[in-house]
Amino acid sequence: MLEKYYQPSLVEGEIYEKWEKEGDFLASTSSDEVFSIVIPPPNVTGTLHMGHALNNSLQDILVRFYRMNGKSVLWQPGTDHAGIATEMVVERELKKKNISKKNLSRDEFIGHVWEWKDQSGNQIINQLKRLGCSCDWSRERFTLDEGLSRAVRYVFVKLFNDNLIYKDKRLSNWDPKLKTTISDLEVIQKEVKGSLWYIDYKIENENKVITIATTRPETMLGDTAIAVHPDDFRYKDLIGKYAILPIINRKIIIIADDYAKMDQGSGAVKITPAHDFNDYEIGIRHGLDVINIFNEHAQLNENCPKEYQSLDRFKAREKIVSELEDIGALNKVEENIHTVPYGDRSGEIIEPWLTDQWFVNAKELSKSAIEKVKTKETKFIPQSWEKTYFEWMENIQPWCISRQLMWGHQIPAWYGPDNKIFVAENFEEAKIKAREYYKKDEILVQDEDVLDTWFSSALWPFSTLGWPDKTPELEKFYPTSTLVTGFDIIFFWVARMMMMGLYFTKEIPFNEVYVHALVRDEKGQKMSKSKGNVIDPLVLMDEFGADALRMTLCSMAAQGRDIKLSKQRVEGYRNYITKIWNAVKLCEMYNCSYQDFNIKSTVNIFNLWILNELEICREKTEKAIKNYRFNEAANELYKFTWSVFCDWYLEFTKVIYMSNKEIEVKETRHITSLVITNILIMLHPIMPFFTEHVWDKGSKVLNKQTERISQSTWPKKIDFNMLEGTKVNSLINLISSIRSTRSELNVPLKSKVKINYWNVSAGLEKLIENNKDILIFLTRSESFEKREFSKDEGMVQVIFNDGLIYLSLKDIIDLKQEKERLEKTLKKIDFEISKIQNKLNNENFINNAPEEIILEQKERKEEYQLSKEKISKTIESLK
RNA sequence: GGGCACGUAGCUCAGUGGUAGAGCAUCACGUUGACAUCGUGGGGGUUGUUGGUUCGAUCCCAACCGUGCCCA
Repeated sequence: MLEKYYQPSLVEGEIYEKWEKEGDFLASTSSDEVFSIVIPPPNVTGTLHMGHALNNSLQDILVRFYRMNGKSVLWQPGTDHAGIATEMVVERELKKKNISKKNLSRDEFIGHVWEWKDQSGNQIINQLKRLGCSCDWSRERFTLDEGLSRAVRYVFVKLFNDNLIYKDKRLSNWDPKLKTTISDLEVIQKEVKGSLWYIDYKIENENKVITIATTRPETMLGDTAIAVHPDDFRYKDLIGKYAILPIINRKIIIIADDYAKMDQGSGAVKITPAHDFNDYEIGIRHGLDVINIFNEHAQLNENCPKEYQSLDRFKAREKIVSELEDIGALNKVEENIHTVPYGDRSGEIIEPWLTDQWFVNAKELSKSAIEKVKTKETKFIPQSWEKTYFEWMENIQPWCISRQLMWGHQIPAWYGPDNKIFVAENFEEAKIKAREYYKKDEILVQDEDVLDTWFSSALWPFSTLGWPDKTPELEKFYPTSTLVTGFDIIFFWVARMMMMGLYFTKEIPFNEVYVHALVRDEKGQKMSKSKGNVIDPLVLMDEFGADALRMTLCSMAAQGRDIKLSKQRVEGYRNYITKIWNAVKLCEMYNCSYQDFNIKSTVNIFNLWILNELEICREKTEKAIKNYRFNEAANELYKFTWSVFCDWYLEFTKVIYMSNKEIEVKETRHITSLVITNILIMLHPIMPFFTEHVWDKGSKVLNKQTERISQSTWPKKIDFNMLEGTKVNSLINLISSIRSTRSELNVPLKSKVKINYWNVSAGLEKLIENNKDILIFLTRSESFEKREFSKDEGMVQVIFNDGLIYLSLKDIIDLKQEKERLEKTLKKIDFEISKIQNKLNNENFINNAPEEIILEQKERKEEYQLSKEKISKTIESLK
């Protein structure tokens, strides 16, 4: 027997352990049809947030669905090492113990990181298990595993040898807090309120000034030119002349470049090639000097006047502005809104800084990555995300891959005494190369930097399968079927996996990319810790169970729209679970079970009907999941179980069980068992824990073919003869109409009412006579007889088209009230009729609309006409 | 500034070239042997605005207004 309520917290852990122990999630190779997914590796420092919960719920639904459909399924799990994030976390931990990273050697620090990872790095994995994710954990990988690291080194060397990786001195985004470069994608542009300073630069040998406008006056120490627009008449004469930098009195040239916008500021703009990306380009165009004025802390360096050296960039700004003011070079200051780059990890203002870094020639790699999406070899779902992908790919910049960190894949490049670079997969090979070059052994020093974490993540779909070795797993599961991800990492990850996958395996890494929504709070705001509007999935799971959360996310995962999550929604699906729970309890009470039954022999119309409804639900659900229409799948199942199976079918069966028709009772027990079993199986991908629990506890009533539902097969099409089953819909209509009339007339539920029918079609009459008990039971009436209308009995007409249905309501109903009710209905009907009539009167409609539409409208009109006549007649009789 | 979404019931959202739906909320009635984490029934909509295509537009197209996101 089942308990009163389903209590997820008491059973989920145990169920998951069982699945793992039994090996239910191990990659199977039994079928030639394959379905494989690699998990977007969560950050090893991370904890489960709503985005993960959605992303992984959807993957789990797909994986469980295809597993139940007999495919060879692999869900490849793992985590990435998250260079910057992890290094920050561990640094913070060490600080608590009064250990400073500065005092540690590289090996010592990395030792601490591994220690930390072993202790708390698996938090997110355990949380994914709580969510029910059916990954093959025996294959769990980490981007710093030996195997994956080997892949990284191999890729680096190969790309270097193919001239697709190079070392270059160029501007990159420098994070002065973390003391490392970061890629363009890790920089967030924010609008801030600042000032626009207008500064007068004297023109050389003339008694004139040129006024430039800048948001960063401190960088003037590194100015090497002033740019004006070539068409700007105000400055035409000055082009080619020199201006004098105030304070340091250095000569800089005035150049013409259409980068200068005539209508912005003063139209003249200072050019600092070492500290601005646009200026850097201009510097190259015009052959300007590049003067670096910052050190790694973004303090002014030795290229600046003594009194400025070692001053922080913002302190320097204040000093410069005040000095300009003193010497009268500050023309004016305006308030100004402009964008400032911030590091997404550190939150620090990023400094474009000139350093030696390693770059990937992404432009070259992007070509086939674009091509494969253009030709739909890899499909985006929804398709509209292609645009985002193309937009970025087509404007792709060199990818800066070196990071000045310790945690990560150290760059496999060694330097000789003369700084000659030897790139090799390991030290031994580098030594061999160096020996060939120097003709003797020289001391080699490895590059201190590590690679961007995304560099290793980009290899994830194949490195996790054992590449560069030709493993059976790679053979079987690559290219993967689907990548499930949020749109925010299309650039970070999808694009880079495409590039690397195509270059190294000559194949697309995945056939489809399903891009799901972002989860927001109930007001539609992005969840963030600083806003304090984070809804913690773990808290929701504690309160309502993992399944309720999964069902909620699934039902809201409509394509192309963000999810606004509220607790109430989750509560609603918890109630849904309770509903099924109670349905199973009812089935237990009626001793439902399934043994040796031939479905084709089913005769009872309600049984035929529910089989048909089940079949419709199965088809729709299946199609929805295959098309990534998760919300439709969830809603079909919800509607079928609650509004069809529970609300109607189970109610019908109560009456069948009350009867003495032994054969039909038996049949009903079988069919009920079959349907509830199929419901559970179809719900299993979405609600794995609950369904598994019921599978175990409700064994008696179910048609179990496997010990665990996780191993069961998805329902097949059922072969039966539906024909008679359609009649049930008329009965439902009839019952609803009667209930509605009762309710509208405020007939108390307890008062047993006599129901009369007259002049109904022969088919309906037979149906009524055959199912009188059911009609009486479900309308809470006393009798259901064939009798003519009688005013004396206080008969009231039910709004129903096929024949006349009356309720005898003598002494219960006020006739005046009844007349008003009917008149109100009549008005509605008249309105509908006139609408349809207008349509039918329209010649253009008759001439152009398809025949079946015209016919449909005519039929509708006739139906309304019929109701109208009947109701009018009754109103007449009430006068 | 460029681009992409979105605007449907009080709220959150589905949906379709021909009768606009769900959940929650709300109102009325109800504890009848599965279920009050519930049941039955009701009310609630000029589908953002204005044009266009069409016999017919909530759906397709254009403009506008509003909201959000991405890129510069």
